[in-house]
Amino acid sequence: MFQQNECTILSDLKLDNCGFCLGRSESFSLLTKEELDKIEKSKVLVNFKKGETIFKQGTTATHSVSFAKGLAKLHDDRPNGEIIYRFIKPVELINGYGLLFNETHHYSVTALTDATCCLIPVGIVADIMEKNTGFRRLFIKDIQMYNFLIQDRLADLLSKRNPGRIAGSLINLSKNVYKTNKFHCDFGRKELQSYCCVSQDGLSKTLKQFEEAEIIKTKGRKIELLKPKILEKIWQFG
Amino acid sequence: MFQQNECTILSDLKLDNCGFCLGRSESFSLLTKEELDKIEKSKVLVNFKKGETIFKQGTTATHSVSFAKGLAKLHDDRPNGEIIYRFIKPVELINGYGLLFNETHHYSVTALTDATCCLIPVGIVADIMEKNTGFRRLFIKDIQMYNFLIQDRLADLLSKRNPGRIAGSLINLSKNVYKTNKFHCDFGRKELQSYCCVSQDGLSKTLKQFEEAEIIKTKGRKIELLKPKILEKIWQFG
DNA sequence: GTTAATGGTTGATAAATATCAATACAAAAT
DNA sequence: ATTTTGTATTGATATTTATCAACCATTAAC
Repeated sequence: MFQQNECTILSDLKLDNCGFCLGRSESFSLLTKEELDKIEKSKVLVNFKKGETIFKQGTTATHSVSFAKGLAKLHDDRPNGEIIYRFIKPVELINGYGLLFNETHHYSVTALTDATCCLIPVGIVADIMEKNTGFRRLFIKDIQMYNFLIQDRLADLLSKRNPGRIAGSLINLSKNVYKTNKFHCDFGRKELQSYCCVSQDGLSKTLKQFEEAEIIKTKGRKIELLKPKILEKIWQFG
Repeated sequence: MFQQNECTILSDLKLDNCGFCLGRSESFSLLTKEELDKIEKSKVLVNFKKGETIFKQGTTATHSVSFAKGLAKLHDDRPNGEIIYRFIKPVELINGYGLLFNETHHYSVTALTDATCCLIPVGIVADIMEKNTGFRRLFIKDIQMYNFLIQDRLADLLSKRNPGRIAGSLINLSKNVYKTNKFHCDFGRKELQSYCCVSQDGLSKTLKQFEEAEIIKTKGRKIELLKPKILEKIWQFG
C-alpha cells in the first residue's frame, strides 16, 4: 500500500490552516465555521527544536496545545527522576489536568525531534466549550481517555517486574507510537528507561536477554520486534 | 475539642435528605431548588453490608454514587492482584472515568464497613450538568481532582521502594482518611498490602522495622504514628 | 475448655534488581 | 585517520524484595 509520509500531508493541507487539525482530531470536527474562525485568528504556530521544552510542569496552563508535527515526550519530573507517561505524535491535543482541574500543568512536555505546535489560548477553548455541547462532550471525553490511559499504564507498570515492564513498553512503542514492528527510536536509552520505569543498566540487560532469546533485534536505536506474540506473553505474566 | 461522630451528624440532618450531601459536598451547593428536587425524587438510598460490592469494574455506570456513610475501598482488580487506589469516606462522590469518558466503571468499590450510598441515575446528573454551568465546572473539577490524586499516588509508589511506599500510605491514612495519628483500621493487612503495593510479608517486616525504630506502634489493627516527621522523611527519600 | 480456622508474623532461602566501575562503542571534532 | 566526548553495555557486588514454610495469636465454633 502506498504510504504517505508526514511531510506530504503537511504540504498538502498547509499546517497553518485549522483544516489540518480538523482532518485528524475528532473533537475539532464538531466546531462551527465561526468557532473555527475564532480559533484560526487567535492561534499561534510555534516551532520547537529537538530537546526544547514545550511546557513545564508547575507553570500556568495558558494555552491548549495541539501537537502538529514531530515527536514529544510527556513526562513527570519527580524527585527520584523523570517518568515518561506517554509519547505525543500528530495530531494530539495536550490538555492534561490543567484545563479542567486547575490552571497548572501537572507534567512537562519536551520535543524529541524538531516539532511544531499550535497554541490556542485557554480562554478561547473554554468559551467554545461553554457554548458547543457536542464539542465539549467529545473534548472532555478525549482528555479523560488520555488520563485513563496514563493511569492504567502506571498501574500496569506497578504490578509488574522489569521484563514485563519493558515488554509492555516495547509493544506500546510498536503499536501506538511508530505503528510498525521495526522502528528507529527518536530518543536514547535514557528516555526508554524513564518510559519503562527501570534502571538504565537493568534495561540494557533485559534487552540483551530478549535479544538472546531472539524475541527482538536491536542495533543502536533501531529496535525490531521479531516475536511480538511472545513479547505479549512476557508482558502478561510479569 | 468536642468531636461529633458520624452517627450524631446523621441523626441531626437525616440521611435521606439531600441537605445531608449539600452540607458536605461542594458541587451540590451550586444546584438550584428545582434541580435538587429532581435529584431528591430520583435518588435511591442503598445500604451495604461490610464486604459487599458497591459496584464492580467492567459493569455499566448507571448511577452517580454519593457515599454517605461508612468506609469503602476503591480498587482496581488486576490479573496480578488488586490495587487499592484510595479509600472513600462520607461525603464523597464516586464518579471515576465512567461518567465523562465512557459508560463503564474502570474500578470496583467495596464496602469495608456497613455503608450507605445515595444512587442518582446518570441521566439526571448529565442533564443537570448540561444546564447548570457552575455545577458542571465544579463537578468536573472534582472528578479531575480525584483522578489526578490517584495518578500522582501511582507515580509516587512506582518511584519508591517498600519503606517509602508504606510510610507514604500510613501518612495518607492518618492525614486524609482517619484524620488522627492513632487510628484503628477498618480492614486487615491484606487490604493494607494492596494499598501499599507491597507483598504481605514485606509489609509485616517493614512495619516491624518502623516499630523497632519507634516510629510507629501497632497493636492488631490499631496503628499509631509516633514520629510522623521521620515517617515523612522516609516517604521522601524512598 | 478444647479445637478448628483465620489472620498475622517471622526466619531462611532464593530471585530479582540496582549500583558501581570498567569497558566498549559510536558520533563528532580535529 | 585520530582524538575526544558522550552514550551504551557488561560483569561483579550488594541491596532489596518476594516466596515459602513454620509458627504464633486471635477469634469463632463446638
